[in-house]
Amino acid sequence: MSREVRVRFAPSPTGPLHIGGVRTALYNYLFAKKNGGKFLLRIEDTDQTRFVPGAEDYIKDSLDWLGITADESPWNPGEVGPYRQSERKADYMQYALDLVEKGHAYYAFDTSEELEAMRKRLTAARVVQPQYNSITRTQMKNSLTLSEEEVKERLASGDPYVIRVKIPRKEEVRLNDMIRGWVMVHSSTLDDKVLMKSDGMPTYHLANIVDDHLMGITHVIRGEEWLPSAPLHVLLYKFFGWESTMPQFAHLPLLLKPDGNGKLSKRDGDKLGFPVFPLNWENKATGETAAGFREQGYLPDAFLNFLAFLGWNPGNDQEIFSKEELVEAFSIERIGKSGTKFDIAKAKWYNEQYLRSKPDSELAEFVVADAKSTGTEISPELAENMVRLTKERVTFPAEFWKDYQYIVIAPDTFDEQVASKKWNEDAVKVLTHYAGVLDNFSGTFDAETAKNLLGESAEAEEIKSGKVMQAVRLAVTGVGGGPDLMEIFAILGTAELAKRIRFALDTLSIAG
RNA sequence: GGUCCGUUCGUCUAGGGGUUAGGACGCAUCCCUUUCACGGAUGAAACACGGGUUCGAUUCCCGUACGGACUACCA
Repeated sequence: MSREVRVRFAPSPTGPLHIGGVRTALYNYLFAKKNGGKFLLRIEDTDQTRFVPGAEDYIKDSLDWLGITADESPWNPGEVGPYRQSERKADYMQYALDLVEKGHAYYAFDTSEELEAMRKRLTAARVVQPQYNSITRTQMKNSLTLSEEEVKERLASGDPYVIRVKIPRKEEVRLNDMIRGWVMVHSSTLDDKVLMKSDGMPTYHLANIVDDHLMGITHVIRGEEWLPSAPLHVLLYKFFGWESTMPQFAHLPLLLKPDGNGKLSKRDGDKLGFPVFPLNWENKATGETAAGFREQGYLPDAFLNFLAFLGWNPGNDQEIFSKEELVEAFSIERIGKSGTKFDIAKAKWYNEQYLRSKPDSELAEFVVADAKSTGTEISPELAENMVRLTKERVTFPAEFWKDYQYIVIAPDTFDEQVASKKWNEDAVKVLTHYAGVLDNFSGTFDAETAKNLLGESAEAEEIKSGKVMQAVRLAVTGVGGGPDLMEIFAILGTAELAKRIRFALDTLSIAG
C-alpha cells in the first residue's frame, strides 16, 4: 500500500510570485490531481527581514485566477496546519534540539565578524571554498570546541547562537531525482548549514524538512535551484530517522530569459517587453507597477496551457489542453531536463486560439466595457456583431474596441498612405453615385444588398468595383484593411453610410 | 574558483544504435479573398565539438566547449 499522494507549493512572500513559481505550482497541482492526491499551499515566511506586505494575497489571487486551487492552505486549512511557517515557529526548536542531542547538530556562537574573519583567513590561505565545515568548525566557537560548561553558561546568559547541522566528513550522499536520475554528492563538499537562526526562526532547510514530514508530503516538486541543497535535505531526513517516509524529489528545469542569458528573474519585469508576473504588481516602495499577464489580456486557460508546455509535453501533437485534459495527460516522466527559454510569441498564439473558441456573446462583454471606459455606450448586440466580424484578427480582447471602434465611431482622419495610393477619380465617381443610391434606398439593407448596390453604382460609372474597393473602405473606415466591408455597411445602415461617404468625399483630395 | 545540472531547427520540443530526424510557434512563398486577417498548401531551418564502443552513432561511454544553478543566520 503506497501512501496518498500529497504535494505542496511553498512560496516565500517576499514579492510577487513570478511565472516560474506559477509553473511550479501548476505542476504540483497537476501531479496531485492526476494521482488522486492532495495539493497543499504552505507559506514559507521564516525570513522576517524580507517580508513584503501584500505578497501573500498576491500569491492567492494569482492561483485563484488560474484555478489552481489548493486542497489545504492558510485560507482553507486541513488537519496538518498551520500553513504559515511563522505560525509554526514554536515547533521547530525541539526538532533542532533533537538533532543536537543525537549528535547531528551543534550550537555555534560565532559572530558575523568572526565568520567574516574566518572566510578572509581561509581565502588568504588559498583555500578555494571558505566554509563552515567539518574542518573549519574545529577552530570556531561552538559546542564542539567549547567546554560543556562554557556552552551551558553562554546559553544561560542569553548569548546569541545558531544551531548548525554537523555534516559527516566522509559520506557519499545520493538521491534519485524523478527528473534527473541518480545524483551523487560527497559530504565533504557540503557545509554545516545553519538550521536555527539567532532570532529563533528556522532556516528554509530545517523548516522545509520538518514541515514536509509533518504534513505527509510524498513528492517534492520544485525548481532546479534547490538541487544543490537536496543532498543536505536527504541527510536531514536520515538524521531525523525519517528515511522511510522521505518524499521523492523532482527538480524542475529553470525558466530562462529569451536571450538565453540566465534564469528569468523577478527583476526582469516588463524590461523585456512582456510580463513575468501573472498579475499586475504595484511596488509600494517605488510606486512602479510591474505588468501582469492578466492585465495584458491573457485568458487564464490560455496562460495555463502555455505555462504547462514550458518544460513539459504530452508526447503527441496535441497543443491545446483544457485544465482537465492537462491533469489527465500529465506525468513527471515527460518533463524535460534542460532549461526553457520563454517565448512570448507562443503565449500570444495560445491566447488567440482560446479567444477564438470563446462565444461571441462572452467576448462582447469586454467590448461593451471598453467602449464605456472611453465614453461610448454600445449595445450588447452591436458589440457582438463587432466580435463576430473581428474575432479572427485579434490577440487580446482589448483590441476589439481599440482597433475596430470605427465600426461605431465615424473616422475623422484617413490613412494617408492608402489615400495617396488608392483615392482616385474612379473612386470619387462610384462613391458619389453610391451615396445617391443610399439616400433613396428603402428596405432591408443587408451585406448582400449593400454589395449589389455598390456593384450597380460601379457599373453605372463603367468602372470595375474591385478597382475601387480599397478606396471605398478607406472612405468608410479611415483605414486600408479590416474585416468584411459589406458586413460593416450593413451594421452602419444607409444613412450613416451615406454620411461617412460624403465626409470622405469632402475631405480627401486626389493625389497629384 | 568549487560542487551539481544541462546541450536536437531562431524558440518550445518528439524521437532514439540503421529515420527523407517528426510536430508547434515564428519566418518566407503561393492559394483563397474587395483589403488585412483567418484558413489551406509549400518552403528555408537542428542532432555543440573531439575521441571511443559498434558493421553502423544524433542516440551509449569518456573528454572538451558552451550554457545554467548553487556556493548567506534568503528562500
